[in-house]
This record gives sequence, C-alpha cells and structure tokens, in this order.
Amino acid sequence: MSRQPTIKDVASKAEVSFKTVSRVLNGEPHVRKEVRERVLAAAAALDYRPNIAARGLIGGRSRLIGFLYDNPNYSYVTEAELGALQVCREAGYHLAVEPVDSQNDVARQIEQIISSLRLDGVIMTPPISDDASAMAVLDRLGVAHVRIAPNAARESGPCVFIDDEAAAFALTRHLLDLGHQAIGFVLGHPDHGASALRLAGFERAMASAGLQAGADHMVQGYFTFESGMSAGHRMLSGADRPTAIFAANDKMALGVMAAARELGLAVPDQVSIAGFDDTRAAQICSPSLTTVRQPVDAMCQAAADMLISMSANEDLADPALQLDFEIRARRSTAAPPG
Amino acid sequence: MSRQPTIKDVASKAEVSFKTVSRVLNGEPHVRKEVRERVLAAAAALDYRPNIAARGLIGGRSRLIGFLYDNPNYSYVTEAELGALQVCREAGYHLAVEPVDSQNDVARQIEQIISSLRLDGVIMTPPISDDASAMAVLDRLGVAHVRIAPNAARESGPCVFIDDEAAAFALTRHLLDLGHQAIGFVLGHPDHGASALRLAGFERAMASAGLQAGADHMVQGYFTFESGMSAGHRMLSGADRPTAIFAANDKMALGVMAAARELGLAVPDQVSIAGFDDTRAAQICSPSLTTVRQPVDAMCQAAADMLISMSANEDLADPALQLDFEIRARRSTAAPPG
DNA sequence: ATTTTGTCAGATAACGTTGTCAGATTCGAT
DNA sequence: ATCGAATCTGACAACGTTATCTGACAAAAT
Repeated sequence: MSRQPTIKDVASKAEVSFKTVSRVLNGEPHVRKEVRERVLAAAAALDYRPNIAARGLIGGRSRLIGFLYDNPNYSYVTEAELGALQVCREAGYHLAVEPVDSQNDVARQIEQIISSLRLDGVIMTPPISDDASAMAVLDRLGVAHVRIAPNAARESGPCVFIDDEAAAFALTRHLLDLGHQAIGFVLGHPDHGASALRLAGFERAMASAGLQAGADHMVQGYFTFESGMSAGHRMLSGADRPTAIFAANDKMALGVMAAARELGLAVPDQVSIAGFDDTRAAQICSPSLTTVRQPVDAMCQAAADMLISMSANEDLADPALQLDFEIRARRSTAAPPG
Repeated sequence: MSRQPTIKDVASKAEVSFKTVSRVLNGEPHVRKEVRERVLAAAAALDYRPNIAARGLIGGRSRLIGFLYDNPNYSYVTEAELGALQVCREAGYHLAVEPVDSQNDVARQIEQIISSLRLDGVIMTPPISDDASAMAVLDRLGVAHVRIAPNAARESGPCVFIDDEAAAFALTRHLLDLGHQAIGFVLGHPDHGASALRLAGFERAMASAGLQAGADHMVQGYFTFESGMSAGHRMLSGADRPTAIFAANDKMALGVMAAARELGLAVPDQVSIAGFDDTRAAQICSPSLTTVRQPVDAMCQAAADMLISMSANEDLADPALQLDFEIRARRSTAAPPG
C-alpha cells in the first residue's frame, strides 16, 4: 500500500515544475509539445490521478453531481441513475446519490446535502423536480440543477422531459383505434406533475373522438400497485364497466390487472389495460402490458451533460430539452368484446 | 448566494481561535464547557458545515463510501443502496454509487474509482463480492471493504451474509412438508456465489427426505426472467414433470410461472413455484410468490456501519456477520395435486 | 512560596491542487 | 545587434481544514 503519486512526483519524474504538470493535465495552453508529451508519459508511468479533494478545495468545484430522488419506484430510479452515471464517468465526474424524504422539510435536507458535499450540480427527479421550496434553495445556494420531467415552470430553468400530454393522447388513441369507447382512467398521484398532463392528454383524445369518460370511470390513484388495484375493483365491479382502463403508470396498471383477475375478467379479452412508463414489470407480466416508454436513461444522460457543461461555464444550447416517447403496444390491449 | 461560512467565521463569532472550533466540532477533549457551548451556538447560528474537501485533503479521509455493483436486478440494488445510504447519512458520510462492468477488467475499473475519489471504503455487492481480482486490488490499495453475501473466503475479510444454504434447505422443507416429492430446481448464475449454496441446501433437504432430484429436474439458469422461463418450459413439458419447482431467485421463479401459464398449468393447483429474494415483484405477482426474504437493506446498513467504524480505526466486533433470513410462504405453493 | 502537573487554548505547518504574477526564453522585426 | 512581443516556465500564495507543538494558566504537591 504505497502512497498515491502526487503532482510533484510527476513533476520530478518529467523534470519540470509541478505547475507545468498542472497546466498539461488541465489542457491549458503555453506548454511546448515536447514538454507536454514528457509530462503525459510521466503521469501515465506513475498512473497518476489528481486528488479530487485538493481540486475541490481550491476551485470550489467538487466534480461531484448529486442525484436527488424520492421515488419508491425502483426501476425508475435505477435506470435514471445508470444514465447519469454513464455520462459522469466519461467526464471524470462522480455521482452522489441522495434520497430525500419529501414528507419532511425538503429544503432543509437539500441544503444539508449541498453544503456538506459542495456539489457542482444536482439532478432532480420527479416528484421533487416540482417542489418549489427545493428549487428555491438551489437557486439561493447558486447550485446548478436540471429537473427531470417537471410539470410546472418549464421556462424557469433547465429541465428534460417528454410530452406527457401527447403521450397520453397517443396511448388513448391506440385504445380508441382498437374500438374502445368506454375507457376508464386511473389518475396519478396528485403531487406528481405528470399526473395532470397525462389526464389532459387522455381527455383531449376522448374529446377528439366525441367521447367523455364518466365520473365513475375516473378514479384517483397514487402511483402504487395497491391504489391501482382498488381503482380497478371500483371500476370493474360497477354495472357499466369500461372495456378498457388506462392507468397513469405501470404499477397502477398492474394493480388493475390483479383486480381484473380477482374478478374473473380475462385480459385483454374482456378488458384491455394500459399503463405508462414501460417498467421492467410491464414486459414481464402476463399478459405483457401496453404502455408508454419514457427514455429515462437518456433523460438523465442529457441532464448530467447539461450540468457538466454548466459547471464548466458553458452556455446550454437548449435549457428545456424534450425527448421522444414511444408507444409500446403489447398483449394487454385488444379490441373490445362483442 | 453568499459564501459558505468557514471555521474562521465561527471562530470570530465565538471569539476563540479557529483551532478551538475545530476541537469542539471533532469532539476532542480539553475544551472548557462554557467555551464549547459558545462555539456550538455560533456554529449553529451561522449554519456552519465543514468543507468535506478540506477535511479529505488533510486527513486522507474523504468521508465517502463507495457502493459498487454489477447487478441487473433493480430492486436489489436500490434496496441495498437505501440501506447503506441511511447509515451513511447519520454518520455524516456520503455514498458514491459506482456500477462496474464485470465483463471487462474489473480490477482496473475499481482502481480508477478508488484513486480518483479516495474512498474511505467500499461496499461490494454480489456478484462482484466474489471477484478475486477486485478483492486483490482493494487489498493492494489498502481500502476498507465489506462484501455482501459472498460465497468464497468468508474468513478472508469483513462480510455480511445470510445462510443461503440453510435458507434453501428451509424452503425446500416447506415444499416437502406440503407433500411434494418430485421437486425441480432452477440453478442460479454460475458466477454468483450464492448459487452453489442454494443448490446445496436444496440437495440436503431432498436427501434428508430420502429423495433426489433427477437430472432432468435440475436446470441451469442465469438469474434472469428469460432463463427461468426456458427452464420452466423444459421441466414442465417433460413426461414426468415435477409437482413443484424451486428457482434460485425470484426472477427465474416468475419466468417459470410464465412458462406454466403458457403451458396451461395452474399455479399452485397443478404446480407449485417458489423463489428466493422476496423482490417486490414476488409480492405483486399473481399468485403471489413463496420465497425467501433476504434483509438486503439491513445487510447494507451493517456493511456501512462496519466501514465507518473501520475508517475511524475501530476494531470490528465481528468481521463476518450473519443475519437472519425468513421464509415467506405465499399463494404460489400448495399441496401437490391428486 | 515554589515547583510540578495537568488542563485549556492558540500559532503555525501541513495536505495537493490551481490561480497569479513575474521571470526566462524564443522569435521576428527593426 | 537590439528591441518588443509572444510564448513558455516557475515561484509563491491561496483554499479550509486537522495535526503538532508551544504557551498560559490554574490546581495540586512539595
């Protein structure tokens, strides 16, 4: 276990001052090519790696990006993390993952995380990407941030999103095109910004077909399996049950599917079910679930890219980036019975 | 955006030298109670938080713990992360999450991560907790590490695990107690250490009942849904199909369940299915899956605790910590038909 | 009263890097 | 040859903290 080589070790090996080594390593100009190569060779020979703490101390830049979330959805978080991580690593940055408990004082938690870690920037995933107090803290501390799929205030700062409204519209159209008319909708968690947009897309598609979902075909859910199941029970037990149910996320759709099974209704023969997110479970379940794919990893890749540019004081080409969604039509949807 | 308060700001507010502040904040002795309280009050008033970079620079301790994984299982990783994170935060540490690609040179990747981040310690999750070259690098660099659920060399360093063999034994006993005799087994990924142990537990339980699984009732899987499905097809299409199948993890069990459904076999009436891990999907699926619960979060909490103690140069009470598993008997297992 | 011991507090040096500035060298133009 | 400008290089300070040493003071022992 030998000491890590420092910049001075490289300097003496390359027979230059340690400042010159610093210049070479940071790609600064004014170094002769011959010297540059000598330094590079020495650094490589010693397998030198700069001390991130020392760098952070002087420059204020920690080369650390925070990934903040409060999301019980495992696959979402992991996929998001992976996307961010990939970009970070390529740029020599690292990711500090920090769960936040949005029940308690979010602003305080975030302030703690930021100031103890001196993060260069943070990625805010839903639902905290819509937490106004959290955003206020970030602004006050002057910390760069990119929001993933926020609902409100897309103009007010960098963010990455898909067009939830258009996606919900497209998925509803898919159901309408199959011939469904009585379509139920399970609303998402009221605190998640996307919920309202998905509802709007659903309603617009219905209206475009001259239809309107009845009040008993619109049930509030909370993005959980259980809430989907109870919503499913409620809609499918009624007299005029819908022939298709669109749940605002996959977990609720799986809940609806469980309810259908308990009630002895075949999917998709008697009732079609669709979700939103394209989680792994949507691919695995039986029948596989028709859903909307959000490019979660690409979104977080883009976010990390933006933050790294920002911390290098570059201007962002586009602070509000919209990525494409994709409809994944699978086995859980089919033409209505009769 | 005002500058973060430094230790000197606290010092001048409390009217002591900045070194005294440092003493108070680090809980060092030789500070009068009155002074200590004055300093604490000043620190609180300024909302002072130490600069982690400066600390890391001087002490060599980064207060950063690495969480290394190469595991396609989302829920496992997230739950593990959460457990570690919780402990870290309480102790003022942070977690750097680093996926590793075990296809390529693991040792080199780890060396890069460690030396660029100066991690105080790393948590190694399966399957890399069994990668000998990775362990060799960690030893060489003198980085503290705790392995989660390793197979090999439990004596050779700190680790946390459950008794996979006993758990597989207990679950197999559960099937035997229900009256099953023809029990199939889907083996885990050969690179994961737990696979061999789970197989051993299964075989011991079978032997204890005077039984032995035939070769066509033992199929190699790879911990994926797809491998489980193909294994299920193979076992359930044969002439003497088993009345119960025990898959070495939940994903494969779900695959077996899908295969059963495709073959028109009712679960659990015609065939019982059991898994291992108690993933979220095991609770959600229909019928819900009988499985073994590993306390993944508790395991990682313990690992983080151990690393923090180690970085404070404390001795570990027990470098090889065994936690308890739990059998979750659910709806996917029942008495055999007939 | 004087010495010894112990407790408390401060001054100063380090940690490894980047920023600032000044000095040295090279080159082209007079 | 001589100067000016550009290019290159190095010395030194700075970042915010902890470690080490040294000094001041009080209490206890002579």
